[in-house]
Amino acid sequence: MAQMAQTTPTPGPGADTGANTGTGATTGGGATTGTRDRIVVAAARLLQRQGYVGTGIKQIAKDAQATLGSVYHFFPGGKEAVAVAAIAYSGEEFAVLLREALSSVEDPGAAIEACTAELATGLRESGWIDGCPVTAAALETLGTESEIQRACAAALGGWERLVEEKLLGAGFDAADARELATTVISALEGAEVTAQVNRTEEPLRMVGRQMARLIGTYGNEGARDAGTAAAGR
Amino acid sequence: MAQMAQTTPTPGPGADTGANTGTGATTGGGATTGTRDRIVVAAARLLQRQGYVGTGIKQIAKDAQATLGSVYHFFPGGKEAVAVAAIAYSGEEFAVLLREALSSVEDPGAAIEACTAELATGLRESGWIDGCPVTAAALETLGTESEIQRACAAALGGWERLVEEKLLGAGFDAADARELATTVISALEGAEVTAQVNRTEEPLRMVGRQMARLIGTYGNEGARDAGTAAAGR
DNA sequence: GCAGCGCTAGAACGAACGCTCTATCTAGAG
DNA sequence: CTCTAGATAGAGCGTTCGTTCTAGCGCTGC
Repeated sequence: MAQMAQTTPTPGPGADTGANTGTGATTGGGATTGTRDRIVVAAARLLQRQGYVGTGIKQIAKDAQATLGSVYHFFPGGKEAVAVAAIAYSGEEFAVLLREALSSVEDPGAAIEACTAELATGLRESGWIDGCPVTAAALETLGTESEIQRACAAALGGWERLVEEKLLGAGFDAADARELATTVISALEGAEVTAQVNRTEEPLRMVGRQMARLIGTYGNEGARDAGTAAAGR
Repeated sequence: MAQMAQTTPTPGPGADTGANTGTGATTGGGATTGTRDRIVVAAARLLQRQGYVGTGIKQIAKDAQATLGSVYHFFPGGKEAVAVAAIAYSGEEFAVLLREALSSVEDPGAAIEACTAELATGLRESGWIDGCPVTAAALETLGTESEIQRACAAALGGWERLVEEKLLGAGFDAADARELATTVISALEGAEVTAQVNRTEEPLRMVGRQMARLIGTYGNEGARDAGTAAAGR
């Protein structure tokens, strides 16, 4: 999320069938990515902004500079199949961001706080519309037996695992790491929504500070330095 | 819990909806009827489950046992006006639940934890579909200039204020109370989504525990006034 | 040249959407 | 009794939805 450019290095971690001949691209000038990739990226972006129901197949095709025929050629499963691929893509995209933020700072709490700062900046720069790529799609399809929820759960679980591993690496107890990871990811999700609705970075920054403080309270085993700046007052 | 709507999971032929003529508390003599209330309640329930775009006006009318003409009679503003009223209703509905949970326990952290437990139970009993009533609608309409986001922001802000006041009453510093309130509400929102997607109560229970712990870290320096005894939990 | 194939292209379908419209019913005032 | 405004009822408008369908394009192998 937060990344505007569709020139991102196309993570495409799974099920990336090379396949793209790239011969077409009648109008697409310059370095053309494969049609399939363009569809996935466009769908991810639209899903993030308008949700699953609010995004039409034709709009996806148009934004991807593809035609309806191409969409159904690459995704015989229709709209749902496109959405699943898009969510998986978005999930990995944010995982990259999260991984970088977590590895750039040694202290887990400070790393989380840095992550919220980055999210806040990206959110503001997007005009408060590019939120969590999976939340909206997940909420809309809960009542159905859609495959989409599974994709959302996988993305969420992957993010939690990244945080959990970071905590484990810092010497946290296994149970604590798991509970904290779930808490951190949930809080980040909620803070993103709150920030979007109120059009302000504050919720994300507040939650970042509080999560750092929370993580800091566990500094019993590992030789952790004093809690970050949150010990104010 | 203020259960104003039936918990019939399936839109059965029902008709058991209480004949609520004049349910409106503020009957200053207006020509209000039960139909309007039924529309609002049905819309709130559908919005909660399917989001704004995924819910049709005709479905609202059908579930409310009203007709399209009645819906447009009471809400000349159309679908958006119905949604705004429904979100305000849902917001107050959860505010009641939150107020009760907060006032039933003296310690703020324990009260929040009790609230998450109640949310978890309700979510499980609904089959993981009755989540936060404003999140889905909010996310779908962020890109537009809809009035809906304002209603969602108002609901969220009201909930935060309830938590904030509870903390202030427990002797918290004003800045701490505000930041904690935002964090708690955001975390609750995110935890609800995570719980729904994974179909388990664990995220809510974990977040409840961690929020209680986080709130508890603010009590050690003193600053608690006489009214509250030592930290309960 | 010419089949074969991956991919592009868009017309067309039935269903559902939000909304407008007219018509009917009900209840109270004169 | 009539009159009238509020409320109910649903047919139907134009649009858009997801999907299917049939051509046609550019390229490869022969």
